[in-house]
Parts: sequence; structure tokens; C-alpha cells
Amino acid sequence: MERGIISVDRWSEGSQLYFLTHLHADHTVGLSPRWKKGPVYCSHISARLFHHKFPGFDTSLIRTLQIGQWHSLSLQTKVEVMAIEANHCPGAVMYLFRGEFGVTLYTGDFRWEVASEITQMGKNMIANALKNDKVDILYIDNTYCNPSYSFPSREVAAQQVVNIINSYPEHDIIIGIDTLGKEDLLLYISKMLKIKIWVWPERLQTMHLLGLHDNFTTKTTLTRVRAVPRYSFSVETLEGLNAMRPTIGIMPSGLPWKLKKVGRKDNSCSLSSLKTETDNDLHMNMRNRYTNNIEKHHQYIYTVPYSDHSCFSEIVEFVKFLCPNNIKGIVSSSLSYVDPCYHLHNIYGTSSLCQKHVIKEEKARVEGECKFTLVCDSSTEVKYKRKRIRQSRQYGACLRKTRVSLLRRFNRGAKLTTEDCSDE
DNA sequence: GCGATCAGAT
DNA sequence: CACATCTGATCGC
Repeated sequence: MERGIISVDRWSEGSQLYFLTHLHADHTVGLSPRWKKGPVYCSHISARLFHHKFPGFDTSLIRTLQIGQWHSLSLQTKVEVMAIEANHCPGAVMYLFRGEFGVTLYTGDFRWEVASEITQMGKNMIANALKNDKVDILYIDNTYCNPSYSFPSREVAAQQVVNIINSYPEHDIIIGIDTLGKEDLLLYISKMLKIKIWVWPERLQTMHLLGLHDNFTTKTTLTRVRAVPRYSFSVETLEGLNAMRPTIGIMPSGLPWKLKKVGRKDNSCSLSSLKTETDNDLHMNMRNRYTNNIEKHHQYIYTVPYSDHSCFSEIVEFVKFLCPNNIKGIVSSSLSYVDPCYHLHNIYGTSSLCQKHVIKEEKARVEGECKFTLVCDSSTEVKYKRKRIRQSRQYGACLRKTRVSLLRRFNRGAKLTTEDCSDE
């Protein structure tokens, strides 16, 4: 009854089959080179990148899925799965499951750019796959499921980046990226400016695995544009670089890039004003940000709303398209988390679905922990998490941070169980 | 000493 | 606000 059958982006507990949406680190916590709990399903591209991320991984456990095709899974009960392009990062897919339990769609992280060809293809695939069926449970990437998040297509944002670079013809440029993703942005820059982009050696290997051989280099002398790990992208970095050469930093992200207080004695720039902003100020910044699209946060730093997650209006479009019976968010990491349906009530009007979720949301606010039940059904883990939360509560001001990091780790991913399938 | 897990940072 | 990632501390073996 409680036994896990299918896990998506969830690796810590027992299951019969495991599915990976994409290879970003927060979706692979618990996966390791010595993995042997069971077969791992993923896209061809993820499979190609697998050994780079997990050297020595037992290849016989990897099962690749053709995108847009139903695959039968060998389980006691008949279950089929289809992978659909998620338009998030290379190899990222959504999973559509069909079985006795009905139809479940797990988006993983996804971008639903309505005008893009990939999205249109995905839409057709889903429509053809569903025929007259309806999605019973939609697990959705609700990272930006709030009306205040609105950004342009990545094509538009990429042009904004190029414009910034062109406006600094004599400057070096650094762009913050992750270990995977934003390749299209870099390619666009490379083609428009007819220059190579510097990346760090590991990242060049990834580029090669993705079949990108001509636009990237690890030789600094060849280019003034460098893509650097996002975590190394900071005010200090930029100030340090500017001590040597004029350099501009560009952060492509759906999130406003926020300055952190500098833990040193110098307060030469107005960092503190941003640090102490209230919620109202924050919303003001958000409005400004999205009317102007580009924001200069600092003497040397721009953020451009180039996002690999769907913005609110795209989430709305997606939900309207599917009209699922039930929606669950896969990201429940912040204190401001609300069930996706809370902001989607206009689609459903006063339907019972909406009511149910508003109640859930209310309960969540009261109990503080209701959201665990969205994706977690292992009672031991719930207890464990509650214990941790209780401990962290005692630290008052530390609570926010502690909860955020704890919740982040636990609340990505889902497990389908017979229990999950039969009720709700 | 090693891997897994966690806290805290960017 | 919370993206994805890394470093360093701690725990169990």
C-alpha cells in the first residue's frame, strides 16, 4: 500500500523505477556514481551527460526514453510513460504517466514559451497522447507561480544581453551560468558578435558532449566574453576584475539579482539600501524590473530576465490547456509558497478544486507544514522533517534560512504510490 | 579516510 | 523573493 512504484527526481527512498527530469543538482540529490537502487529513466541527452556528472555510473541501469512515444513499463500493473521536451535545459523532459491510477503529468522544471516551436511540439505531443483523457494530477514547476513574475521570451532576453555587450565595446564581459543550461543564450551571443565564448574546462566538456564544438573556448586571449559559474559571480568578483580591466557582469535570470550585504568595513556603494528593502519596495523593484526588463543593480552588474522556468502567464496558459483535475507544485521552498491553485483561481472560478486548495493553503499557514503532504508520503520522513523544523524554530531569526534550505532539499521530486493514486 | 548529509555561502 | 551550486563541517562507518 505504501510502497513506492515510481519516483521522479527523488532518490532517497525505495522505489521500483526512478525517473530523472534533468541533471541540475537540486534534482539529483541522492544520486551518485555508485547508485544501484534500480533503473533510472531519462532522455537521451541526459544519458549522454550522465557519466560526466557521475563518472563510473552503472550504465546498465540507465534507460533512455524516446521523446513523444509511449513506453510500457515492466511493473505488476500496467503503466505507460511518455517523455516530453521541457524546454528548460539540455535533456530536460516532462513525464506523462498513464495507468490504472489515471493520468499524471510531472513537468519537472519547464518553460512554456507559447510562441516557441518546442512548446508547440510539446503541446501537440501531449494533446495526441491524451486524446480524450484528462490529466488527473499535474505536478507543475511553480517556481514563478505568482502574478508578479512576468518576463519576455528568451529570444528577446538574449537580444537584450547582446545589446548590453554592444554598448560596452571596450569592456570585458562576464556572464553567470550554471553547469548546465543557457547554452542557447551563449550561442546567440557568439553568433551575433561573431566571437567565441570562454567557459571553464569542465563546462567546455559539457559543450562538447552537447555537440557544440565551434563557439566555445578555454583560451582567455581569444575573447572578451566569458561565462563563469554563477556562484562565483559577485560584487567582489566584479570589483576585483575591474581593478585590472573594465568589466561588466550580466546575470541572466528570472529572479532579480540581489545584492548581499558586504561583510566588510567598506560601504562604498549603496548595498545597504537593497538589503533593507521591505516587501513593498521589493514589489516596486519587480515592477520597474519588468517594465524596463533590464535592470542595472550595481555599477558593474546587469540582470536580464532570461529564464529557464515558466513565468506566471505561461503557467496559466499551460494549466488552461490541460485543465487537470488536481494540481501540485513541485517547488515548495519558501515561506511565501502558496499552492499553485491559489493564484490560478481565476481559471477555475469557484470550482471545488480551487476551494480545496485555498483550504489547504489556509491550513498550511496555520500548521506551517502542510505542504509536506504534497509530495511526501513516507511517514518516517515527515516525522524527521518535522523534528528538524521544530529544532530550527528555536533559533528564531535563523528559522527562515534553515527552513528554506531544508525544504528545498526535501520538496523537489515526487513519488507515485498506490496510495497517491487511489485517493484524492 | 570515505561517502553521505547538512549548514551556510554566493 | 529564491535560481543552482560549491565549500566546509559533521556524522557514521
